[in-house]
Amino acid sequence: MAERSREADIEAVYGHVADLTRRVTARSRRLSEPLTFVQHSLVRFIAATAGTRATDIAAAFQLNRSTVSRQVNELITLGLVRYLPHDDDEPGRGRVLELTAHGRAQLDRTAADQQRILTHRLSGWTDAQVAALAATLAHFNEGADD
Amino acid sequence: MAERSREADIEAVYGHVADLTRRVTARSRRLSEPLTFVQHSLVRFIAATAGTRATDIAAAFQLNRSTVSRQVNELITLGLVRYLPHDDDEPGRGRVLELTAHGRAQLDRTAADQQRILTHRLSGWTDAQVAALAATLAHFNEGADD
DNA sequence: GCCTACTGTTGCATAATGCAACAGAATCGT
DNA sequence: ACGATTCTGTTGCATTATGCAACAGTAGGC
Repeated sequence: MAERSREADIEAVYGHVADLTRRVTARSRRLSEPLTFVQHSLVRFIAATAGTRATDIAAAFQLNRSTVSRQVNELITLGLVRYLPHDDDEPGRGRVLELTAHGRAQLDRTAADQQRILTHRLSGWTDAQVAALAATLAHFNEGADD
Repeated sequence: MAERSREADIEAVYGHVADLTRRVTARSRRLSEPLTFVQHSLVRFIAATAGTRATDIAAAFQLNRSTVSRQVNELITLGLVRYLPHDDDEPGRGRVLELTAHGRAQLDRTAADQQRILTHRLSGWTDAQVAALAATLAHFNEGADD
């Protein structure tokens, strides 16, 4: 009995995750100001992870290096990120990326927009429910390297 | 204090949702057998919603009618769905879609694959945790028409 | 110093999507 | 009953995001 309930829950989880993915993807197509979903993701990752190289992003996002190469160069063209000058003392290959001041400003603006939208979406939720949502999603995302 | 914790939780929710969306999207590019993510979504919706027309799918998925038109026609070409014969007694415009037996079989197969993958992913979770995940995602998806 | 491996780039390609215009048909108003 | 309106689905043209394969440059290992 409990086992069948678990199966039903897992099936429901899949459906909800698919619906959520589709909705977020659809919304990201409509709302691409000031950063698109992809741009925001990269900029956020670079901001949060010191010493990021393009190949690190590719690994983290499960994207091809060519995809990230193009996306990073677009961010550079937009003035949002830059390659750090190569530090000869630094071991390893690859060039380290960092946000520019402009990139930081755009990230803050997009993040503020997203925060406002989500705050409104969750306005009927209690603090405990929001905390539970955050914790459950964090747990679900843990170690999720397919 | 509690208010600031709520803000931090909301910010975390956004990050987790973005990570989840990206990972599901990346995985859907890798795993497109027997149905792609898009195909699976449409077939699942048609199976679950009697009387579905292409325009209903467009509304539910927040896609352009042209996109759904092409996708539906591809499913028809693959023998997964078909238009019902037009019922003259039926009011309203548009043509109703239904799954073929082949479509039902492919849906069942993809659903079984997804169920197995997700069951494995959640193997370390208790029944209560899985139920909470399903309930929390359902709650989050409710009324989420951006 | 040469070979290997890593990183990033580029040409060519696919998938998914949207806009605008169009065509056909159902619905509505007179 | 007929014309106008509206809805639905299609199609041409386009963009965005992505991957594969091959390549070039360079760091690291032996």
